[in-house]
Amino acid sequence: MSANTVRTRFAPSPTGFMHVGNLRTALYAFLLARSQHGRFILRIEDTDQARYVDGAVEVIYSTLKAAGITHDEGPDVGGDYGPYIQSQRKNLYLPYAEQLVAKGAAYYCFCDPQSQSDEGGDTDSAVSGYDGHCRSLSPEIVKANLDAKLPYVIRQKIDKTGVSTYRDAVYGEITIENKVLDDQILIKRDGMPTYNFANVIDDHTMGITHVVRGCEYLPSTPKYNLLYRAFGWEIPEYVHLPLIMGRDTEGNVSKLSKRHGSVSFEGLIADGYLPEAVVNYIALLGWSPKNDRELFTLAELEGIFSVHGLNKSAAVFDYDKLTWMNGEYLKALNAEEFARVSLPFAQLHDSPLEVAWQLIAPLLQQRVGKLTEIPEKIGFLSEQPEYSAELFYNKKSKATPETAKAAFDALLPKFEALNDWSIEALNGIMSGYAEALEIKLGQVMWAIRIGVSGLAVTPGGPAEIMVILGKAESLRRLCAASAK
RNA sequence: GUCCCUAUCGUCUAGAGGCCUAGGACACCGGGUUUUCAUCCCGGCAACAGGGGUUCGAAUCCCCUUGGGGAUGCCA
Repeated sequence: MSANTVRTRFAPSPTGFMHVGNLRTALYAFLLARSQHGRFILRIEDTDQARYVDGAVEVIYSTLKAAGITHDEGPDVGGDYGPYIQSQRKNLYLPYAEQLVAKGAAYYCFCDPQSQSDEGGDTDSAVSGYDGHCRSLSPEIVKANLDAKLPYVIRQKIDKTGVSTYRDAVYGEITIENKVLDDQILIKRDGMPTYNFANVIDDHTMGITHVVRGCEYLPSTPKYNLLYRAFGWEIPEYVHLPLIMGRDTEGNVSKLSKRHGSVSFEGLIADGYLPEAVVNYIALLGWSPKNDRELFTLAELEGIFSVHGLNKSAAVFDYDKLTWMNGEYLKALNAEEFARVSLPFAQLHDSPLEVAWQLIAPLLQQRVGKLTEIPEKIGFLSEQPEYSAELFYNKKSKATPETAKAAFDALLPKFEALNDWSIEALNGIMSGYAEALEIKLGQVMWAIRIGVSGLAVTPGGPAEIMVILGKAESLRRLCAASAK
C-alpha cells in the first residue's frame, strides 16, 4: 500500500437500527474512498456497554450490504488493523491515556460524577462544564488515591488560553476559543474509553486519512486535534457533513428523527422504497454532481463523487421526492423483477388474486411510487367499493350516467355471450359498439371501467380489470352498475 | 447562557464578480397524446432573508442584523 492511499472509515455504534443520516455518512465515506481508489473500513463503536443491543451488529452488516456499500476491512472481513470492534480493543486505550498523563496532557480525576452534573452553568469561569477540581492535584495525592483504589476517570488537560484553528474540507477554516473547550473525559470510570478518545486512537492506529462525520463534531474537533498533537501524530483531513433535517407537522425543522416518519433504512424499505432508490436519494441530500442529473447507480457515484460537491447547509428530507425517485426505479425494473418485489406488499395472503399476480403487477408498475401504495390500489379487485352514479360523468369523453346505462344495456348481452374472455376480445366488443354508434371509445370505456371497479382511477383499463376479475364477477358488477 | 455552523423557488439544488431576465428536479396548477383514469410529453407558478460596504459591475467578496440549525454527557 502506498503511503498516500486514502483510508476512510464508517464507525457506527450498534444501536439496532440505521438512521439514514448515518447511512449517508457511510455512503460518503465509502464514495470518497472509492473515488480515490482508497480503502473503506468498518469499525464498530461499542464502548457503551449499557447500550448493548442484541443483533445490532447484524443490522449494520445487512444494511450496508443491501445498500451496496462494501468495506475492505472490518470485523467480518478482517484486515491488517484489527480488531475492528472497540470492545475487543479495550486494553489498548488505557496505556495511551496514561501516556498522555505522563506528558501532562491528561490527568486523573476522582470527582464524584453526580457532583459534576449541574455545575458550571452560569459561571464566568474559564472552564465550562467540569470545574477543574482535580486538574492540579499533587502527584502525592494522586498516587495515594490510586493506591487506595479510588474510582477515577482520566480527563484531557486543555490549555484554556488562545484559540485553535483547523481546516475542514467542506467548511474551510474553523476557529474556536480554547477557553470553551472542556476537559473532556478520555477514560471512563468503568475503564472504557469515551467515544471521543477511542476515535482518535483508532483512527490513528488504523491509518485513517480522512475523517468523514456529521458537522455536529465541528466545535469539538479542536479537542481531537489537541490529542493528536500531544501524541505527536499527524492530524487527518476532516470532512464534516451537513445535517439531515426533518419537518414536523407544525412546519418546524430539526434533526431528522422518528417523529418525522421512517428514518431508518429498514423502516424505509418496509415503507416500500427500494434500497437503490434510498441510496440514490440520500446521495443527493447534501451533495451535488454540479449538473442536472439526478439518477445515479452506486457504481456511477463511485466514479464521480468529489468533496467539492458537498454542501454546507442542512438539508430537509423530502419523502415526496424520494417517492418520485423510487417510482423511477420501480419503472426501470423488468416485469418479472417488479412482480417479485411487489408481491410481498400486495397483502394478498391466500386470495385468489395471488395466482393472477403476473397479470396484475404490470398494471401497477407505471403507477406506484412506493410499494406500500399497492393494497389500496388493488383493493377494489377483492371487494368493489360503494360508489355514486356521479362517477359516470366524465367531461372529456362526454360520458354521463345515461350513456353509461346505454352502454351497459347494449354490452352486457355481448359480454355474456363471449366465450373467449380475453383483453383483445373484450376490447373488440367495446370498440365495435363505439364505432357502430359513432361515439368516442373513451365514453364506453369510462362507463365499463367505473362499472367494473367503482373507482375513477384504477390500474389498468376495463378489459384488463375484467380479465382479472373473471367473467362471473365482471358480469355481476356490471349488472349492479346498470341498476344504478 | 456561551460557542460553532449556516442562509438561492414550499423542498433538494446549479451558480467560484459580468454568461442571471437566476438553470434543473420534486410538489402544485394547466394543456396535449394515449382504447378510459394514470403513465408519458409540453407549458405555468415560484427564490437570491434585510441593511450597509468593496467594485465600472455582486446571488457570488467583506461587515452588521435577523432567521435557522448544531454543540456544550463518565451517549455515540
